[in-house]
Order: sequence, then structure tokens, then C-alpha cells
Amino acid sequence: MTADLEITRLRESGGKGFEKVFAFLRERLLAGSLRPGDRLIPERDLAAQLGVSRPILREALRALTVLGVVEIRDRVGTIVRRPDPSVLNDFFTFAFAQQSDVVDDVMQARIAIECQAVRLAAERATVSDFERLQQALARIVDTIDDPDGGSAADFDFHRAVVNAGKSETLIVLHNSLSGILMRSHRGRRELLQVFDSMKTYLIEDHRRIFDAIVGRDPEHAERVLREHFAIGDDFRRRAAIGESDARSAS
Amino acid sequence: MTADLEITRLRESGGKGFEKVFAFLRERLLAGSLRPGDRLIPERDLAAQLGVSRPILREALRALTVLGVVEIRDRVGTIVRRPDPSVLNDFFTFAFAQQSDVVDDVMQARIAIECQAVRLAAERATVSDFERLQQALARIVDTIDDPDGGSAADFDFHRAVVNAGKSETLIVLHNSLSGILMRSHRGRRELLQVFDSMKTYLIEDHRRIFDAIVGRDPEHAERVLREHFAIGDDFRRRAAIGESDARSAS
DNA sequence: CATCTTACCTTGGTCAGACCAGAATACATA
DNA sequence: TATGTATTCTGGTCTGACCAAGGTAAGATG
Repeated sequence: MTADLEITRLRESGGKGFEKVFAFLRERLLAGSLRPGDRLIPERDLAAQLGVSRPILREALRALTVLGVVEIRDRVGTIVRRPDPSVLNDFFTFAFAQQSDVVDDVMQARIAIECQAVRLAAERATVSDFERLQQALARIVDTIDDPDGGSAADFDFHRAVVNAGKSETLIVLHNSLSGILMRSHRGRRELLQVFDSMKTYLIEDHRRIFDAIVGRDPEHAERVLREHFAIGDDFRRRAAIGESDARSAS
Repeated sequence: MTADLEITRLRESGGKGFEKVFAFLRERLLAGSLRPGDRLIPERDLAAQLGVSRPILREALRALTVLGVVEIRDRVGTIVRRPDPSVLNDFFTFAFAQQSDVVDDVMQARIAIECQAVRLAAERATVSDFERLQQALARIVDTIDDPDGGSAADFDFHRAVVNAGKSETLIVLHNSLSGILMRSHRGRRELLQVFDSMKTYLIEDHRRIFDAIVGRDPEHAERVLREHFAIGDDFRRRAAIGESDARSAS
């Protein structure tokens, strides 16, 4: 009626549109014909070559971007990249967004990661790691009365431990999990004022962990760390029971 | 000069185009104003409302789809979903596509997860879990001479252990990591024929792990599991050194 | 009046062609 | 040769359109 209808529609193989393009690129990426550093051909050309329109191609590209396998650089091109761990962060963030009840569960994973990492740290940590740990330790002591700073210092120490483990995978996972826990339990540290004994616990525990790492004793390091988590958990439990906790949501 | 320039460009807040839309939706999703099950308003309306064109909105939606937070259903609408762990699989698949050298590193993470899980399993496992573990154990014995089946049985047992830990997060992570290791080390089990002593090791170790769980002894369970991994690692090392390993890639 | 048909509207899926702005590069000039 | 400018990419985005199938409500039927 109105006008044109010659063209359009299934040009060739596979799925339909986006699906096809995504699968195509995915395959290329996984197979290795496209490797990190490579630059894809211009969107217009690629779209034409794949028999889809540019918007569709862009959807696929964007999808890959989210997965961290490619990077679309404005006015430069699309570059293949080694997947960025931050993707996990995105995922976990969404996955555990409202389910605050799973925080404890995520914590189990964090404990798992850290306990393994601390073992590795005891074996692999370098002098530089020792220094970083020592600094983090000092920060914990300095900020013991400051909820915000203290929390940050605490996380820094634990991150330093994991980093000292020299396992890329553990580091990535730990970062993701920490992010979730941070977001969820922003004010967890606030109960610090409640138990004064907690201060010494915080300082002493971290110091013992540090000592264990320096002492190259994986077994002991893990035990101390586990204990550390257990005690922290206990404090939290007591706070939850003994007091009506004040909470603040933004 | 040429002509029109009234419209187009920065309609309101934030970033530019895609970035803005993605951020907007992300915030909505994280904040909870959009929760699983909800259906977004039609693309056209949403696009107009956000001040972007439909293709751009679709890029954002597609990105969220990859993250598993929404599902675009043809001719129905866009539905908010609870992120699916399979996303992790996607990510890891890409992340470790060609980097087979990081397998050992991923293994560290798997050990971390399992060691924590086995502790939880020792505490939380139900009778049903015991049964499943027992069955897996039986399978290991039965398939001890079958490389393929044996490998599967092995994985099943370990998965059963993690499941018995009752931690969703650990289960998800373990699945992802196992997937990678499976893909990478398809024929790892082939060196079974080399060391005959390995057979008894496989059977005995798993039985001891099982016993520890049934015995409700987290400490012991972890120790045995760790030992199990260490010995397996040792076998592998010996195989690598002592023999020119035959490898087969598909 | 209840049920079944059917036409219409909605909604995602896709396309084509256009314009912008800045990066890359070629080229002309000093 | 060095430098500065013009041209060409290239991604980023917009507009407006068409298609096909899901939903739905009006109309036909028993």
C-alpha cells in the first residue's frame, strides 16, 4: 500500500537480529579470533557485514560492554578488552540489592575468600605487603573512635590482606563482596560505642592477624582470622538482642 | 547557519544519553522503586519520559538484560527480575576464555569456597544432604575406572557438599568456578591411570570428608578437605613433572 | 446472558538515513 | 622539516517508520 517493502528481514543465518549478532561476536571473542587490544571495524561496516542495522549492532556491543569484554570509545572505535572484574561488582550489587536478608550469606562468602587469602598471604606476602598491612593497622588504631574512618580503615586492612594473597580471583571476588556488604551495612560500625571492649578486640585481632602473616604461619593466620569474624559476629548479635538498634536509611 | 538547532541535546540532568538512562534505571532498581515482577512502562513512553530516543533506551535495557536484572519479553514488555547467577557464568566464560594460565588461581577461589561450605555443611546438613552425599560417594566408587564418569561423580560430590552448606552465595560462586575449571581442565582426570594409588586416595578422601560432615565437625571437615586438595595438587604436579602429559583439546 | 470471534490497539524488534562533535589523519604551507 | 589547518572517520544520538504477534474489548453467535 503505502510504499516500500522489498527489503528487510532475515538476511542469513542463526537467530534474529540482536541474538544473532551477539552470538556471532561472542563466538569470535571466545574462539580467539578477536583478542584483547584488537579494534573492531567501524559500527557501520560491521552492521552492514552482519546484515543488521546500527542500533541493533550497538545493542550487542553495549551488552558486551556490560560484560566487560569490549570497550566502546567515543570517536575512536570498539576495542576488545580483557573482562574487567568490576562487572562482578555490578552483578552482585543488583543481585543483592534489596535482599538485605542475604547479607549474612554473602558474609559467609567473604569469610571463605579471606580465610583462603590470608593463608596465601602468609606464604606469598612481600615486604611491601607487610608495610601496607602495617599502615592499615596504624589507621585502625588512629581511627578507633571514628565510625566512618574506622570502618574504612577496617576494610582497607582486610583488603590489604587479600591483596597480599596475590590471587587475582580472590581479590576480585573479595572486592565485589565487600562492596555489597559496605552498601548494606553502612552503619554497622555504629554499635562500636555500645561495647567499649570492642575497641581492644578490633585492634588486637588485627594485630594478631598481621603477626600471623608476618610469621608465615598459614594455619595460625586462618585460625585467628576466623576467630576475628566469629567475635565480630558475636558482638553484632549481642547488639541486636540487647538493644533496639537505631537504623538510618537514605 | 544550515538550519535547525532548537531541539536536541541535554534535556535535563546527569550524563549523556545512554549513561544517563542506565544510571537512572540502575538507581531505580537498586533503590527498590522497581522490584522483581514489575513491568516497566512501554519503551516509547519511557524513552520520551527520559528524554532519549528509543534506540538509546534499548541499549540501556539490553545492558540490564545482560546483567539479568530485567527481561525484555517480545510484545509483552520489560519485566524486572531477580538477577540470575548464570550471568556470572557468562562473565567467567569470557574472563578466562584464553587465559588458561589462571586456572590455578581460580582453583584457589574454589578451595576457599568449598572449605567454608564444608564447615557450614558440617553444621547445617540435613539427612537429605547426607543421603545425597552418600549417593555421590557411591558414584565415585563405581566410576573409579571411568575417566569421564569419575570426573562427573567427583564434581557431583563436591557440589553436594557445597549445597549442604546451605549458603546461596557460596553455591552460586562454586557453580561458576566449577564451570570454568571444567571447561579448562577437561582431561585433568586422565592422569588417573598413571598413579594407581590415586584411586584409593580419591575414594578414601571423599569418604573422610563425608564422615566429618556427618560427624558435625567443621574443623575436621575443613582440614580433611584441604588435605584432599593438597594431595590432588601433588598428584597433578608429579604427573606434570614425571611424565609428558598427553593433552587433548576439543 | 454466557461464550466465542474477530478486529484493533499495544508493544517489542528492527530498519533506514540523518546530523553532531571530536579524534585521526592527510595535506598544504611556512 | 615542522607546524597548522582541512578533511575524513567514528561513535553518539535522533526521527520516524514498518512488522508481527500478544492483549483486549467490541461484536457475533448459541
